[in-house]
Amino acid sequence: MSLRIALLGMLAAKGPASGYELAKLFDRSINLAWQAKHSQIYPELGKMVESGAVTVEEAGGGRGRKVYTVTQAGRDEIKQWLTDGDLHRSVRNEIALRAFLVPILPPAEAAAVMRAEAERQAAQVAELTELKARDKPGTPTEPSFGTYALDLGIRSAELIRQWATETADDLERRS
Amino acid sequence: MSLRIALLGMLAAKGPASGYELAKLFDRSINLAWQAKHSQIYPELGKMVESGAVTVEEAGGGRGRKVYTVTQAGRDEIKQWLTDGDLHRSVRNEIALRAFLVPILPPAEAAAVMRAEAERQAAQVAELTELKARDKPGTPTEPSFGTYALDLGIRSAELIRQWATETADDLERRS
DNA sequence: GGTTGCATGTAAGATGTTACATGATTTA
DNA sequence: TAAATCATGTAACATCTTACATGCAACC
Repeated sequence: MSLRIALLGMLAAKGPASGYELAKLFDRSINLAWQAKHSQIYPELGKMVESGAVTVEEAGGGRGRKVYTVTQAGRDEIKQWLTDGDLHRSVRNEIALRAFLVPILPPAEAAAVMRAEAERQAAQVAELTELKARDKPGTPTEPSFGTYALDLGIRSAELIRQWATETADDLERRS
Repeated sequence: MSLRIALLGMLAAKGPASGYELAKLFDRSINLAWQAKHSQIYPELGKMVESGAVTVEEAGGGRGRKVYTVTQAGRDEIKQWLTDGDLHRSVRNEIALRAFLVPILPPAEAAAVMRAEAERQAAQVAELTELKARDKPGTPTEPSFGTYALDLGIRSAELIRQWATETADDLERRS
């Protein structure tokens, strides 16, 4: 379901696009929220055409590209999903899993794991902050697709960095 | 891989347990990090026995329960995974996806979606905070399995609540 | 005797990943 | 002309969810 919504959403926000372009969008902007490979995207677009959420048009370029456009039915689906209070909320987070299991290690080793995590998060914060600066160079107009999500991404990375540092401190105090 | 590690980790931290007990542990403590149904757990435990990461013992109770114990090989696997810098880091987060797509809606509607999200997160913060208070009633001893993860969970929920509120404010200013 | 909780499993289907396969167009 | 990029697809496999299926023990 979510993949379908993600694709529909990108088409609604960015306008008509090919499967190839959508695959690249996943790699770039939306990757903080969702991911998909082209091998999953192409069949999904097929299903969406069948159900009437998008339309296709053949176009030139490459080996014969196909451009997809959202229909009104597709837009309704997005809106429905956005307003539905009851998401899955199933979480599968390897960092949190590590957080869970790390006290199994002797404190000194556990602390080292947390320090390494803090560094990776610091790098992530730097990367996303740069991306944000590059993306909107002083345009106080309307929020572009992805701006709010990017903010959330930066804050989350910063929070994890902070947490990992404090956890490492705590573990070292105990060792 | 992660399911295997999660199971191994729970067995290492909590001691020998049955598949049924592990399934309940997923529902309770570890659910912020990972989830699994019994239908996935039982076969996985079978594979782990085959590969020598755990051992089984038949025991009484219910219809014939089986108790699993981590071996040294299993412990080594956990340690390996914890120290490995290169996790998948693939994220699939429906809240972040919403964050991405919400600017598609007219500002007033988008703001309402964000307010609702903020409320859900506030409830989550309350719930987890209570859980934390209940879990360690003034014991300044060693950090129990899950304490660090619980902290991370509380902070994350609080961050999302804050972000959703600010995003709603911003959207309302624009509408 | 019925419900709830303990306890284990299988099967079908959806979702996601990795690998294989093909071919046109642009650029060095 | 070789490599990179654009472009689409299939197949095999791993992972996860939902539904089906069974049976014992305790309590009411």
